[in-house]
Amino acid sequence: MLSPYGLDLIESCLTCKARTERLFCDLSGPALQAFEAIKYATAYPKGAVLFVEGQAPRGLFVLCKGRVKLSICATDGKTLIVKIAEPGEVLGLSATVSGKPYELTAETIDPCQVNFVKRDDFLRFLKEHSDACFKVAEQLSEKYNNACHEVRALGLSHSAGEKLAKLLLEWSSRNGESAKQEPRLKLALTHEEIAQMIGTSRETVTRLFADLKRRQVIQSKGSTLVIRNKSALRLMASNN
Amino acid sequence: MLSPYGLDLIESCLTCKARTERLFCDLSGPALQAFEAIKYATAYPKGAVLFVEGQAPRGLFVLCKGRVKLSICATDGKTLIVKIAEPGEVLGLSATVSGKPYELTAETIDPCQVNFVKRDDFLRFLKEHSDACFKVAEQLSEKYNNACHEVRALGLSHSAGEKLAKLLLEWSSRNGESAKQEPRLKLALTHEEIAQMIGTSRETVTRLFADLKRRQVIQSKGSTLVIRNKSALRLMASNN
DNA sequence: CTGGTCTCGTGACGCAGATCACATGCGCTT
DNA sequence: AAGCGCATGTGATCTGCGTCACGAGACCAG
Repeated sequence: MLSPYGLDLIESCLTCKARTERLFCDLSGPALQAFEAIKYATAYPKGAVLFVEGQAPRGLFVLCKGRVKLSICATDGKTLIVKIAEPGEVLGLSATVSGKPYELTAETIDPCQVNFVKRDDFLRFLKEHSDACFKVAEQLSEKYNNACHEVRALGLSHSAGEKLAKLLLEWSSRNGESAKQEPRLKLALTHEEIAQMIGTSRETVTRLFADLKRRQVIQSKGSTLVIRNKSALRLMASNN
Repeated sequence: MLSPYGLDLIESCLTCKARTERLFCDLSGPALQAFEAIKYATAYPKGAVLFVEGQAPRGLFVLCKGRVKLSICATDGKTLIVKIAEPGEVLGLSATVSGKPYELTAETIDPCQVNFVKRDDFLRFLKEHSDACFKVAEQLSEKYNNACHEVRALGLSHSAGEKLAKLLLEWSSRNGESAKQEPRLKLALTHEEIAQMIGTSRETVTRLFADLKRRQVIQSKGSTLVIRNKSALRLMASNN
């Protein structure tokens, strides 16, 4: 088949190998069939906008491949990146359920494969499949949980350094291996974007990184970042 | 009947007059019956703690009367008030659904009547009543929405003045009448608490209020606050 | 009336970090 | 090679506001 944007498309949810490990996608047989019937498999290039903050909800987007940047922005153009969504996540779910405008803006940062479901179709689907409805509730709880963490990080931090340390720890716990002593992670974001994630300025991020390198807490080769001293980071994150 | 803490208790959900106007409580007949059977009507004095951030979820709390302060707190004791919950709200819902620890701490600030439902009972209830399950999803969307607003207010504001203006506008739009020119609102919170709501210090709040009064934007008599110049507030809130 | 606790009001000081303004380096294309 | 665009370093300056310190008014108990 065709591979737009260099993607190796997952053709059907029914045969998707990753399905069972993805919270939302792991539906019961009948629900899965019904979902398959109402979803539209789509592909986007890097930099595409799935939806914009404030738009009326057209429906939801299940991310199958690639990463999506979720952000909110102020009238003056200042942007806060809330999260980088990974495959398996459902985007625009809350707006689709409540009917209120999308709270965030979603923009692809890789070529992405996405399953789109129209709002009407999805609501009907929920009425008919109560097990899916429960999955939605779980998924929303998850999102709410994330938002609470975001609030805590933003609202209760004393310094930019603290927020950066928290971010690095979160990244390392997500894709850093638990056993390995020195987690290394691919840094696919620019200083500017990191700044937008922790609500500070680009220069501050640059200075903080320089400081961390000088103090041997981290080390970077190209776009790979190695955390040499995790406990130092933890100290920075917990305290002031 | 007895009236602990001076409360005029609502005896049963089946006869509750306020039920239909409360999003979550407005259940279908069978669901309502089932809910009635698993809930425990309880009452708390002012200052009681319903649950604490980090606790494993025992269940959820439907607030029938009184107000509850929802907050998160840092290890150093600094706290951020996320919201003052009003009657009709469901507290601890997300934790109860997901099984993860409570994200917030809930403390009554009035004498309160509360319906408590044990987690196991509630999950069973959800499996059997898919309409209630959908209501839960709606409720969670609502909460997520609120959290997003909180994130925006905290993360995208340039100054403490901006955040205070946003807070006052939100309050006036909530219980200020739409038609009346000069919304007045009961200020039941101390400067300290307001500071904790916008993530700043008490002194700053005091100074900001002094400033607003000097500039005739607001006016206060006792605990009543009158907004004289809403557009000035909006300017402060939108800009920098 | 007196002493304790709580909230509010205000001055003084210091610092984290936003902002501005460049310099540098790295990878493109043409 | 040369030139352009983007990400990164780094210094200088300026300011919002956190923190400390203290005084005053309100309320309650004894």
